[in-house]
Amino acid sequence: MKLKLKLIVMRQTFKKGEKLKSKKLIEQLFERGKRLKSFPIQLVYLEIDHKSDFLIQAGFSVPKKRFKKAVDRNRIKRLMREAYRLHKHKLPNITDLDTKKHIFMFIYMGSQMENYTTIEAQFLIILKNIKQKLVKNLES
RNA sequence: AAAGUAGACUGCCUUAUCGAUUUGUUUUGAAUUUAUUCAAAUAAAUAGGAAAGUCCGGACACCAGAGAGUAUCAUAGCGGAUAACAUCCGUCCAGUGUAAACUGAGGACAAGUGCAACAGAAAGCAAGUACAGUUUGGCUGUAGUGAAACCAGGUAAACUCUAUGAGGUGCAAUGCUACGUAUAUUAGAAUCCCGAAAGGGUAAGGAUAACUCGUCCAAUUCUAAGGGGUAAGCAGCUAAAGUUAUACAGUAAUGUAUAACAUAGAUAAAUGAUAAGGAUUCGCUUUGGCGAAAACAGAAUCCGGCUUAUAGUCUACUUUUUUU
RNA sequence: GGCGUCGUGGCCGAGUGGCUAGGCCGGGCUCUGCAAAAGCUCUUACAGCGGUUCGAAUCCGCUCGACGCCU
Repeated sequence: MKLKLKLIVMRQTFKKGEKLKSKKLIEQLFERGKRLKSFPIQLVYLEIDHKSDFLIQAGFSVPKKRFKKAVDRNRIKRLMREAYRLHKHKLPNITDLDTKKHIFMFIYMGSQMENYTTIEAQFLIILKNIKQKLVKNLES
């Protein structure tokens, strides 16, 4: 079971089950979740037990106040999802986390469209930071 | 060539790698509830002309308390098209423009009511200035104010009248499954008045968006407070007034017949990312190239329109100027 | 996705088709030795574009913006 899960994580996929969908979980995330910033992206994360087979469920959000047009919101969400998909293997895996489950929500804070390379760069910083924090928590 | 008017069409393409959703296939793997779920492999499909605004019109679904009249709202030359329309086509009239063309809620003020700032004698129940003509009174004409003036005046995107149409709510409709002690529970209001009673009187309570009638309800209805669970799955959900071509009917919108085509179904939201090449446009240029850019914009039950945003190409026509 | 309400100076807020009230804020003046208070005065508006009308904040369309409801 553990081996299989690891294999899935190592592949660069992002399927339905890995997506954060439950309204209840999202509500809890925003109530109790901790925040981590690297402009223009903010990560809200929370350690919680959920029903999915994946260790981490992730969602992506763009505020309607900053981007009025649906086209722009869709594009940013797609870019963020792509960055997550390609680089999530840098996140802590099963051996590090000891099967503690987390939920993530990435929020785009900027008010301007950015291209893929800048978004990817900020994503890498965030992923590095979150990994350090999670590992630290586990040790302490 | 410049300026303009009308109409039609297109809305970047190819390859590679890594993905997403849906559907199908597999002596594939795992789990068990033993025919389902999850995973893997593989094949196919995957955003628009406006998907937008939600402004009109329908389809479809539910409400059998949804019936009748009034009120309300919408439309408004005439004729046609259509499932239907405030849309479209033809045509008359009026207005704008040199013209091609465009715009028009374009019935009725000889039913009634209202309104008209300023100016003006006077904008409705009366009053009457100046000059001229003529036949004294009077009558007729002109002047001045104003958008409109002794006139059967003007105004209906003023009330209104006439004709026609409209029951209400919208896929978060609605049905099924799962969970749940669940028309739960508590509080308030209504179910009339007179009389001891028999009975008599009034036409009352609540619901039906407003009013009247009608209908329905009788321990029921309404209002407020308030506990728990899920915020889940399936159906509705995409083949339909469908698109294209040809022929015929018609001035046309459109209709009929035949043939071909299979063409999105997500649910914190699939339709994407990267690289290379090509085509297009723009700028620079030593005419070899180099650099930059993809306009407006993202399906959410589905159709027919309208409106708004917007890159480019082509065709026809009008006016002006120049050349032959 | 669907349904509905609203838009008047910097802020609040009246307004029958006929010059857009009033208050607060701000500037200036008077008063005062200087201020406050009081008084006088000035500046800045009908969300935008069309239509009806002699004339629209008002009537009718379209567009833009803000807000609310549904399960």
